[in-house]
Amino acid sequence: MARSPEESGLKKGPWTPEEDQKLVEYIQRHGHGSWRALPKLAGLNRCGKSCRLRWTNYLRPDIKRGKFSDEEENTIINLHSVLGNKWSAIATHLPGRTDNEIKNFWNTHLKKKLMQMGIDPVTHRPRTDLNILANLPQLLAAANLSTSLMNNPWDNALRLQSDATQLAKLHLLHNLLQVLGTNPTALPQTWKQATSLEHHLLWTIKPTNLAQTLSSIPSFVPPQEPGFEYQAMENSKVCAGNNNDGDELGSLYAIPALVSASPEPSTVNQKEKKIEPAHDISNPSSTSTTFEAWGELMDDEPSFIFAMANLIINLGFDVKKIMVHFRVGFTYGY
DNA sequence: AAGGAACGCAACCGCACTCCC
DNA sequence: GGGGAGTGCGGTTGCGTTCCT
Repeated sequence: MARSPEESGLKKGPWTPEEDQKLVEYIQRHGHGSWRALPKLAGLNRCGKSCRLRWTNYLRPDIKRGKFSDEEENTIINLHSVLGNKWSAIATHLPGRTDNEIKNFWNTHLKKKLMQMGIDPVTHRPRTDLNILANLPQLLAAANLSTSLMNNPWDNALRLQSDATQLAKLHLLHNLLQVLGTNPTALPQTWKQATSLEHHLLWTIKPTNLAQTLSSIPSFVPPQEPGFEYQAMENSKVCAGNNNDGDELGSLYAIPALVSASPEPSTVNQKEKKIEPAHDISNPSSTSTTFEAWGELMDDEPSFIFAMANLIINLGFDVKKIMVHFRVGFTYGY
């Protein structure tokens, strides 16, 4: 049976500068070769494994140290949603970062951040635990507030604390709607208010940040609850950079448009956003079959991207920027 | 100022995989 | 094909630092 380093009289724990220097000098001269043989040759009282770890996680010359950038952060989140805890695979997309460093960063920062946004860090989908109901009073208060601010959504957006906060609310609301969706007839008024708030939040997020937030959440799922309905639009155009080019690509990916059940903001391409009465929310069975179109899109990432882009165009946002962000999120792993 | 709690990160542990004999 | 050595990887631990009361 193999003896542990301690039993063999080998040193464990933090490395001293002298040990680091010996290891670096040896590898610079001879390469690491066999890690098992290295410590003896380099004059180190460590096991080979410890030397390998110290080199790959700390002493390697190409290691980038310091704070993770926002771009790196988004990349990690996106890759994690696709790859899971495959830290070494994720690390290959982040030059200079080690799997260990990424893993630590995930566990200490990103996990918490996603949870605070109401996103399950494992599934990257909205959390569905019932604890979110604790947020109901705040959400409803915000819903009431929103109805008094509907006249100028862009102005309203600026009044809100931050887009991150909005997104967190949006996710919470998704969760809430999912929970309530198990019995929507029980709280019809609550449902209306919640639906109204969710839609308001969606309308009032600033375009650039919408792109960033959406791209950071590849599994972002548009509302599919009773109270929303999606309809085919007559003039759907999806063309990066030019909303007026009704080209074939755009037609190919034209998608059902989002139609709100709630009162709409009065601006932002109002003519393109059909406002129709809600389904009878007391009757979940009346849910339109057009929901299924979105369901299918969710299984097809490129279609989903275009679907979201179409929605965004109809809101008057800059689809080019948004598509760039989406690509960051969806290119990896496919 | 002091003590405890929380946090962040380097390092370790043990399992799994690949390669070679 | 089987077994051992070497290596890679993800999970966990331990400890120094920072924050909070």
